[in-house]
Amino acid sequence: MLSKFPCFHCQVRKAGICRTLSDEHLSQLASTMVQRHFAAGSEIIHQEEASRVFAIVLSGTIKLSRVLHDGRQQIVGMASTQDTFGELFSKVSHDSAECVTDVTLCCFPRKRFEAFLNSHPELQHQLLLRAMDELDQARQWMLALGQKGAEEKVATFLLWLWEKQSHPAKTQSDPDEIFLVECPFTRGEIAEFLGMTLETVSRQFSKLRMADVIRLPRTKQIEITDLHALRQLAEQDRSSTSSR
Amino acid sequence: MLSKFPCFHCQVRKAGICRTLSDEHLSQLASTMVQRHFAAGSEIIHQEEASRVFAIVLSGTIKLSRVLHDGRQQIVGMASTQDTFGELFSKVSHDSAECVTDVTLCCFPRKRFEAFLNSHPELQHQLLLRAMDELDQARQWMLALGQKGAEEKVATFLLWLWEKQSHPAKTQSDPDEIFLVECPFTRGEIAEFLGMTLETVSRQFSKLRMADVIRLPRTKQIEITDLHALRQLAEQDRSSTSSR
DNA sequence: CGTTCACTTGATCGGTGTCAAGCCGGGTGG
DNA sequence: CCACCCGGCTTGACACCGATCAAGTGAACG
Repeated sequence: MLSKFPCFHCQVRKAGICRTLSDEHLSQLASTMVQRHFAAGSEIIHQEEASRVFAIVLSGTIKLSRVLHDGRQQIVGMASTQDTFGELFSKVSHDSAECVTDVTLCCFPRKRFEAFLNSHPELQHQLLLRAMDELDQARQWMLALGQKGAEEKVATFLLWLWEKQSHPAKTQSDPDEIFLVECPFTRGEIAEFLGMTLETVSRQFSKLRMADVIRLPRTKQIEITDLHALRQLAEQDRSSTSSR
Repeated sequence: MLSKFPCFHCQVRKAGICRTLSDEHLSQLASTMVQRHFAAGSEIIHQEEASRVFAIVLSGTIKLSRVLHDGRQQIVGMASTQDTFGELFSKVSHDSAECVTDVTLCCFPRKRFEAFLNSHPELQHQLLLRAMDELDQARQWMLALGQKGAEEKVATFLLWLWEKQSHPAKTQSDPDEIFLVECPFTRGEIAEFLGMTLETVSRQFSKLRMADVIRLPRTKQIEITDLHALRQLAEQDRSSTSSR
């Protein structure tokens, strides 16, 4: 019976790349699937290591990063629920992947998944859209890394977190509304994300808190109390005589 | 006769995404194609503008960039011969595109191209590989933008230029070989590329020249006289007591 | 109740940005 | 052919942002 196949009750199926597949095709793909769990802090794969699996994230958050010989590290991507993980058509992984929280993955042998892809162009189309979207995000991030100052970077990061969580349709909202954002990252991780040090990140958080733009009710949680101000801070105008 | 269709003598056809198509399919696609020329310095499309064409670059170099309200600008990508240009499946362009040199494009109406894509999965596969490759490059670039210092960035940029030009099979070569690299970019553009100012770029060029790592025979040309040193400079070790 | 790890805050230093001259080379017109 | 001009480049002086080094604080957990 189809009702027994593992994806049947899966939440991700509503929105992940698998949503385009019929029950029949999906159960066919699922026959090679294995669920795996990883603890927070564990490394799933290391830069340059052979890439043998492709996976869909069922829960948790993964950070993708690249390191220099001396240990300097840059986070270059994130994957959380519904996102995919792993590089197709590549013998080795270009990034290291580490779990920010506990993570559950829905893993497929890479070769098998690639073969399946060849016979399912609509799935390949989904992957193309996703790759283009990730490219867009990466480029937006480059703009921040290359051009923005510390305050702007942190404000941009908070907005990015907020946009990732506040599900769509939040385009126009009450100016004084307060938004609670979950932030599973440490200051150090935010720093690696933004190309700065954890001390500078911390200072910027303090500054935002004192300016009543955000509150920090507890670690891992951030309240945005003045979204409008945050948006301005994320892209300050440095052309004319600056305001301070 | 097929011999009359415009791609017949096209050099790009050997390596561009169109190489996977048969003469027949290609001539079918080519029926909607228009060649267009752009002068150096001209803007092909502006950030947020409706994206109506998809194109293959026949000759020249294009820079893709994103700007902040106050004019700060970050180059986020490049396209030269054989690369594609334009965003598919997106109403607007996320980047601005400006010609670094004179450029010739092979343009297709975007919608038409997308439709053609649906019936040609192998072409879509080429685009997926290309998107993943661009994502990889963007992330490598993020590592440089976020973590590297001025000297490392410039060295990295020169290596990147060199790799893009020195056609493959140059893996192992004479340690004292001298490489001539064409650089169509101004100091200002290199700066926008690397997230720094043109003055700092210039200073680093001077430093490399005085260290006999490069020579600058004329504008737009760079000679790499010590590839090994350049590679070391591109990824210095800052962990232990630094060497200077 | 104590240990530990993440975070905060302070003081100092250095790398880059900024502002400001000068230089060089290519193109134009006398 | 030379003089001039202009844009891109180089070089210098200085200021400032953010990295670094160093305590100190707070909260989660055994």
